[in-house]
Amino acid sequence: MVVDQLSPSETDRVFHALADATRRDIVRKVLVEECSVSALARHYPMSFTAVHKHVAVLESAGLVTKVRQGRESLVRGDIDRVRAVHRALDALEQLWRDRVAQMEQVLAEDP
Amino acid sequence: MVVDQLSPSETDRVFHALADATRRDIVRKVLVEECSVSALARHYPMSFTAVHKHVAVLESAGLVTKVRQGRESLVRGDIDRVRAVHRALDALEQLWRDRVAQMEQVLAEDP
DNA sequence: CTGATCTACAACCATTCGGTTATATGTTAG
DNA sequence: CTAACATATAACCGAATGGTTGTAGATCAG
Repeated sequence: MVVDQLSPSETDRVFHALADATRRDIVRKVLVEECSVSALARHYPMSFTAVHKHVAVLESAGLVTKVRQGRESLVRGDIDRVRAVHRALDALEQLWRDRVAQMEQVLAEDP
Repeated sequence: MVVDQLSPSETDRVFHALADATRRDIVRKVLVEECSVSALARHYPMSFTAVHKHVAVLESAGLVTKVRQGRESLVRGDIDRVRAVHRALDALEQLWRDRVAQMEQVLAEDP
């Protein structure tokens, strides 16, 4: 288990990367099966260059990695980054639970 | 339990809203304790207007709600939206688990 | 070898973003 | 009533975003 903590700027990048439907779809695809950039590009109504840029955004967020294989470069999803975002949200939910617990305690103390 | 499914454009907005450290901090604060916009603004090195805009972004993403109380409007975090994002990430992780399960099955079939 | 394919990057463009200042309106305190 | 405070909104600005076209280098197929 990789327990990677995201820095604030990494968190910025990863949420920004996920704030686009095309990029979310790319992540879904490459989590299921690694895929070349041009193979990805065929699925979207935009140029190869646009998809190439989307992959670059995902890569700089750490959500995908690219490995060159011959003339194509294969993109694969990084599940550890997805889990890191997951944990960042867990932290938010924990704040809420702490608050609820505290409110309950105050209510219990003073009837 | 509110099992709210996010539309693609809602998902865009909620991830975009979380892609900024100030906005994430505001969400943390108002999940713990509701807070007026100007009280929030005192915590950040920027104008009231800037913080007001950040709150508007969070509100349009559904991550916070505002309720007017006298001359101030109180901002509170909406934990259900946080949970909805959480579930969106669960869906990504599930793709990964399905893939791993399928790979294991293929390996088991052919020794 | 040659042509097709894939990646990469530069330059450009319209729009959005994240901040500012200024102004108007509503609400409370004294 | 008046002054102080809180919110809201408009106008502006520089930087980043998301797309385009064009060009060039690498690799593979025939």
